[in-house]
Amino acid sequence: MAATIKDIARVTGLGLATISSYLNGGNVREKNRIKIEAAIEELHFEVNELARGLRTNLTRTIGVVIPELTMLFCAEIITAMEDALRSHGYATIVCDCRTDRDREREAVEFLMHKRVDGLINMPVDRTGEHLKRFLETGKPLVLIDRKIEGLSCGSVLVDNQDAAYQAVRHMLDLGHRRIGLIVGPQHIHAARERKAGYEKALREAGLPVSEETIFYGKDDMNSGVEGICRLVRDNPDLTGVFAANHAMTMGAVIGLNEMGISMGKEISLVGFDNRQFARACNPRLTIVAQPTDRIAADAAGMMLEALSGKDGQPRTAERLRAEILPGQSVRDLRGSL
Amino acid sequence: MAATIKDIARVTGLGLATISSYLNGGNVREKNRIKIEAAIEELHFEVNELARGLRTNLTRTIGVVIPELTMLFCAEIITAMEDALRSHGYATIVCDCRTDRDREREAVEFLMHKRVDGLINMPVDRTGEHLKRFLETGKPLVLIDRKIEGLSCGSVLVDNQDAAYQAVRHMLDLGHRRIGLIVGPQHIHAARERKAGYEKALREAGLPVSEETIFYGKDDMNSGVEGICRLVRDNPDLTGVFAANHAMTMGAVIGLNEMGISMGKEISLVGFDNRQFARACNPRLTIVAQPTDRIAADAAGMMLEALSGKDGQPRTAERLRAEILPGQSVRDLRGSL
DNA sequence: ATGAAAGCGCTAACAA
DNA sequence: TTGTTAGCGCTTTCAT
Repeated sequence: MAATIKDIARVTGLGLATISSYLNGGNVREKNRIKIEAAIEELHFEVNELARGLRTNLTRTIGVVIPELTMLFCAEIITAMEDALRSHGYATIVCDCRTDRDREREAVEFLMHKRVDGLINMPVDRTGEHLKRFLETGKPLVLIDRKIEGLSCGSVLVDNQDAAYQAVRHMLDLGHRRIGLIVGPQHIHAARERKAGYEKALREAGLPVSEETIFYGKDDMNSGVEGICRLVRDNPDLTGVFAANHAMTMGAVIGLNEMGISMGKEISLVGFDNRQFARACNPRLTIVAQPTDRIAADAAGMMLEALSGKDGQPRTAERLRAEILPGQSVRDLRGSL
Repeated sequence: MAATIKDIARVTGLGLATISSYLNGGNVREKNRIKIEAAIEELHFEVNELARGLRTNLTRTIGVVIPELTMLFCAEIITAMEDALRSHGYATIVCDCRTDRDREREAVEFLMHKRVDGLINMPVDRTGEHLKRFLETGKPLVLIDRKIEGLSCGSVLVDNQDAAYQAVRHMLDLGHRRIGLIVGPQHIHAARERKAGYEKALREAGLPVSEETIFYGKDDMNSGVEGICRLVRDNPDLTGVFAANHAMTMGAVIGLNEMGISMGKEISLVGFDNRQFARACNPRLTIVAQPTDRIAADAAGMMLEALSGKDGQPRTAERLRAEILPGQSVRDLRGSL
């Protein structure tokens, strides 16, 4: 059905190698170039990437494994990344592993089976066990958002400690002295860093860090609800809370609503990620937002570079800064001193 | 590097065809089956789908083109769909076209170039022009959420008229008589249907339908903000509004917040989609929610069936029902008669 | 710069 | 049931 280079060769009277050479940017005599281009036009020829891939052992396909596509943070990154990769001819196969280690391992295996040329992963399994076999192939790997110690590959991270520091610092600057933290499981690198940022800000302000004002959640919405309820109940003197990821931020907002506590008046809140959600809150939520577009652009760039140059595995470790977006969810306590 | 069926043939002393037959579920003598399985185990053999695809002209890959991955509605569908397809060995290449017709056309062409075995599309271009060339390949096409007249393919839709009807009916039942509508552009089928449902509910209640209480937006958040502001300003007697898609729902909530109008007291609101957002609103937002899991399961099922059976193009047109999830954003006006 | 020919790993006729 | 053989469409030596 579809035309092949054989057809082009037949029509132009040239050899297969010449056509192939033309297709791959080789040197072809002007005369022949024109003939070939005419034939391609006429026959609607398109290279069969499958056949090419069989020879070159390349699929022009990148695998992406993420925890939850329904997390806006992931969706934003995927969108921008897919766009960048596609504009370079690469297809993106996205696998959502539902924050499940077994599913994540399966996804990586599936993608290896599909012979992707490279892998981008926002890892759930902190051991990196699921990536060992992939790394043996020597194909490029880029980690997003979470780093894994001892894995030699590229990575694009956000400075989580600084993000949390900014959030807490914002409340401190507005006069808050008793500030709670809702944070994810401490075996997750990012969650540990965010806690460290919280502690750093408090210590810098000469305030004590107490485990009573810290709630360790599961990075999901229900943890946020539970967290805010517990923190408020157990700490009557609490004036502000920092929720250190988006799902738990939503949970915290819901929890305040359901307890009938007025956000920004009785309890101040700084959330994490998702500008739209922040704007839809009443009053508008103050958040620290991660630079998803930069993350995506850097990860895609790192991958494309590794793919084009033969420098093999990327080693760069980018570290990007989050920014704080003030709303009205933090009360100014400085007047009430 | 990787083992091939030749290696298996060599190790087992069998012919290529026998191995291939085994691999494709053919009949192989018990003895040989065991030998083959041992060899596969020993050599860590995995079929090269690329090579297989070159022969069979099949890639075991499905292309999906959607308007915005960052719309939770899309993300939820993709997640469930990818899961279903992957469990049947199919990879999913998702292309986000940013609600842009040109990008959508490019995406379809890209996927054809990648020789996907089937295409699932939530179309932006209402003419279906971008799908013409794909349909000529005879490969299965399934449309999601929006139908295109005169295109013979499978489709999974939500009963949009009924969804809107339920929403408006809910407010009518609670005593509202002057109800506004924020709806998408009328060249979009779904938006037309939702408007029809709104009108049907009003007429059934013996109420007039006036263009003054209808705002035609662009299906984005800003339209929602603008819509609610305009409706409230132009209709002093308005007591309730139905926002007929999620982005505009968020916009409407934001608009009310920014105007300082209390939702559920001064103005009642029924929104569209996104259970999490609804729960995070203050007070909790009443919404009609689309059955994303069913949509995904049905679309994937339709695709897999078309792919397995040789019945070619699917023709079924599924129509699913949305459900109303009551919150506290609709005031009960029946007492104040 | 170009052509002939081999072969990537697999499937599918056809024979045996 | 199994083996032999011929490609799928392309790239890539190796000659020319």
